[in-house]
Amino acid sequence: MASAVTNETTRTPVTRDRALRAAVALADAGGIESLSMRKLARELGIEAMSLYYHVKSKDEILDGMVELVVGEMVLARSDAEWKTALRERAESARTVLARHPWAISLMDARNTPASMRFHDEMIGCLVAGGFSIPLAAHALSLVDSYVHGFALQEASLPLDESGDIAAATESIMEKRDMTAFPYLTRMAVEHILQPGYAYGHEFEFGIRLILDGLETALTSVDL
Amino acid sequence: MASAVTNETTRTPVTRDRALRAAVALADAGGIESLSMRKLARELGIEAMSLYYHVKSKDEILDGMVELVVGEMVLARSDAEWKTALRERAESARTVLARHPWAISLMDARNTPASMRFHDEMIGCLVAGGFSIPLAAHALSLVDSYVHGFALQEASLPLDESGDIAAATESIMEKRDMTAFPYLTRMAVEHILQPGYAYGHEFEFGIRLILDGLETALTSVDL
DNA sequence: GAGGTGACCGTACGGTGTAAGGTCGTGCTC
DNA sequence: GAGCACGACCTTACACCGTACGGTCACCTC
Repeated sequence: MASAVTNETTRTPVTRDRALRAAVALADAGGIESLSMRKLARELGIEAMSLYYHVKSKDEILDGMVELVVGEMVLARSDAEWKTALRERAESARTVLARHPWAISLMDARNTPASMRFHDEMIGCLVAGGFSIPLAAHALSLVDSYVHGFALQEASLPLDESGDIAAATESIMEKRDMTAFPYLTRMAVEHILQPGYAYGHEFEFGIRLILDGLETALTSVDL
Repeated sequence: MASAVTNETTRTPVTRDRALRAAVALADAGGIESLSMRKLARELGIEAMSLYYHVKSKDEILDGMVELVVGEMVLARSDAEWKTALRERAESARTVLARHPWAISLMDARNTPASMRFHDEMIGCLVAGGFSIPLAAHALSLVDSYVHGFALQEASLPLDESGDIAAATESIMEKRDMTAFPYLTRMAVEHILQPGYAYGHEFEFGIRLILDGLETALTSVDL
């Protein structure tokens, strides 16, 4: 479905939902700082001020965008084992946040209904799995911190347009004097620049370590 | 000296460093979005455009601010045990980022000399402790993701001015219909609203779990 | 027709980063 | 002392931002 303008007669009417989706698309394409009311309006074929008919403020748009993004994440299935559920949830969150990097800082700063549901469901699953409330709080804080932090790092990787980390890493290393950083150099050469390397692999390692650690904490002592 | 006109108060001359420190102070006080060239200039007693004598662009200011913030963090002591060094580094980073919450997203997106030093030193310490390069990469990614993610969550806690999490939590719960989120409610009542609760405690749990997990990974198998 | 309403638009204000060029005291050279 | 370079700062201007306030106009119901 092409967007933009069209003929004088027809224009699919703007709705709040359509505006929010367009906003997400704009932010995906150009980063959150490139999302302005005027650009969003242009995308929808209307004028800037007309957006305020559908929405109270830009802030409300940001809230709605977070809501959409959180909605893309799978909820923890409370019928599954806690470890499976937690892993699925974490991986889903990471994938979604990689798609919408601008949402990472936003979603922590705003708790919308969807994100509260997202948390509530997870706690339920943990409690069903034998977690005490304090241990569930620890687990939630730990996993979410890791996932969001990882997404943040992943989002700001030195990628060129092709998504190739190797080329971008090399170009950075050429620009700076690397002799001052021997270990970073080693890590780049021996690890990152190796064929088949992908930063995503680090996530697998981290989330497994965390889940195993939580299992130990669960089975050993009751906190 | 310089009698005549203007103010009797002689203005200490602006330097790049003084400008950067003022910028950090402004961001600390009002968040990064409240930092503008004009406000910064006013703070320094000059006009906006005069800043461009000391600095090439606002972006360069942001870089310099990150540099200052990273400079506040303690480096990993390479003479210490890796676990101690890693813990100290993580705790220091968390403390500093709590002081400068606006820096969290910035520092991931910009790698300045100071942040590269910060990483290089840590890798050196890990390697000295017996880590392979790939395992060191895993460890670094894991710990930094956790620390930054935690800082992000901590920064957007619902605190009122007094820093009291209980009052703020209660006010949120009053505003929404909490019957839809039974587990969140339980967690609030049984955990967060308990006397003596502080979100910082969650960090202790997480970082220990991670460090213990890394130790296991180090001693068990060579990755 | 009258009136209401839903969807949209025009104008304006105070804010933003910064390009381009101007000013003015100080210190150096001759 | 005259001339001048230069460091530090300023003025103006532009394009963009969010949004307060009010206007327009097709359509529906009575």
